[in-house]
Amino acid sequence: MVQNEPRRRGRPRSFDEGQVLEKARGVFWNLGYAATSLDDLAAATGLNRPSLYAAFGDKHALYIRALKESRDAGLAGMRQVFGAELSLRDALKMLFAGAIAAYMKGDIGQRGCFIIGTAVTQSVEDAEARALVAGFVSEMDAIFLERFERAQNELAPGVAPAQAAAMGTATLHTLAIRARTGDDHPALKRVAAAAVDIICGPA
Amino acid sequence: MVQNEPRRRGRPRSFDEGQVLEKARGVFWNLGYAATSLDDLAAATGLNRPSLYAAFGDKHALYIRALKESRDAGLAGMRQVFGAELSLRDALKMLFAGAIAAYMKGDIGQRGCFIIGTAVTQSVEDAEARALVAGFVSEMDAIFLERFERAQNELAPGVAPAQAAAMGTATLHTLAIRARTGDDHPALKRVAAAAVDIICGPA
DNA sequence: TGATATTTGTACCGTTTCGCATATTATTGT
DNA sequence: ACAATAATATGCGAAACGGTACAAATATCA
Repeated sequence: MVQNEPRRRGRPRSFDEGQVLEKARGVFWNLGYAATSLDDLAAATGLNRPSLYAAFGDKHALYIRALKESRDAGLAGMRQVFGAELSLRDALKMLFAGAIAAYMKGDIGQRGCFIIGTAVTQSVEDAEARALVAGFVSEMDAIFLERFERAQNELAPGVAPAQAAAMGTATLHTLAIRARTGDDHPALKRVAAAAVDIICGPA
Repeated sequence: MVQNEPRRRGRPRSFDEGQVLEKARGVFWNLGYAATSLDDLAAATGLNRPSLYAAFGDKHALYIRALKESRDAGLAGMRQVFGAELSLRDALKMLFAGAIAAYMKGDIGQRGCFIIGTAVTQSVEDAEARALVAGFVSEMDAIFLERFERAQNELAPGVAPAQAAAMGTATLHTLAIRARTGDDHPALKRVAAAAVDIICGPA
């Protein structure tokens, strides 16, 4: 049910905010924050700079908003996979396969995870980006931990849930890096399979 | 023994190339490639732009050269630790402790790994940076693999060398990310300890 | 001492950057 | 129809950008 807002007063917008945000994110995703100019964003979205400003504030606010959307989508995807009735092994396989699929997409070429691939670089000087990445990572840890605690009997012998959670997050990190730097699909699948086998024990 | 080059013809340089490279790398490390300006580099090194240009070529060449130096140093460090006569568990502990120490250093604040923290972002548009990171990662894989094959009996039961190598590299990646985004020393040590226990079995 | 070679410092070029001021267009309310 | 409101389009301006030309400085070679 879409909220049918009583039409606003002046000239109506000629764009959809969500679509613009997605296109802007695509540019940031390819180039990183610093290398992206407002002209790049205007060209990609079809908006001119004043419209971008009016809708989102400045370049930095737009970037942070795109990051937040990616964070929410990523964490929601994790929670969905771990909420399904699957064996731990199958859940991990599905989670990593989904991550790989997302990391391999891209108009220009494969580009990994938007957050890991661009916001980590920003994190030394940009406190807002740093806090966002840190929160993203610790949420990932928490989601893995909760799932592993729920299925301790499916963990490889001698593997504690907290240890497995650290490796789960580490696997997503290395996949994000490897996808952005050119690893092909089979190579990424091998990494994911190694993680699954180490966490759950040999198949 | 320093090669005592027969004095070159013209006016002698007023700087040491290695020191300049190190200071330039420090700027790139904090800001990333795109956000670093030639003025930043000139200010940090004490050289003016024409001297930088004459000595290293353009900004990109200087960045790539700094990356290569970090890559060589990092891989050499790994080979050194794995060349020492240590148990696998102790070698891994030492390796991760050394990585954490390097990742926590920084004039401004902790900033992770120079290569992972800055060149991954560049990797979509910059083929040279991408190839360098990819080579760095696959060398890490190979070094881990060689060490694990050499000590299969020290691996946790059911863990294959190739799987352990993927997790070793993944651990360095997640440590690099977490250090750059603010994790404190104890948190990083917990991640490293989890990796060691999973690879070698519980202590 | 004078010619040659190399580095350094200043100053500049053309472009791109972000951000905004202003005018125009499109819609609603009366 | 006309005022009020909001979004769009044009284009400006000051600063920063990467990169270089050129002259001054400092060394060696003959």
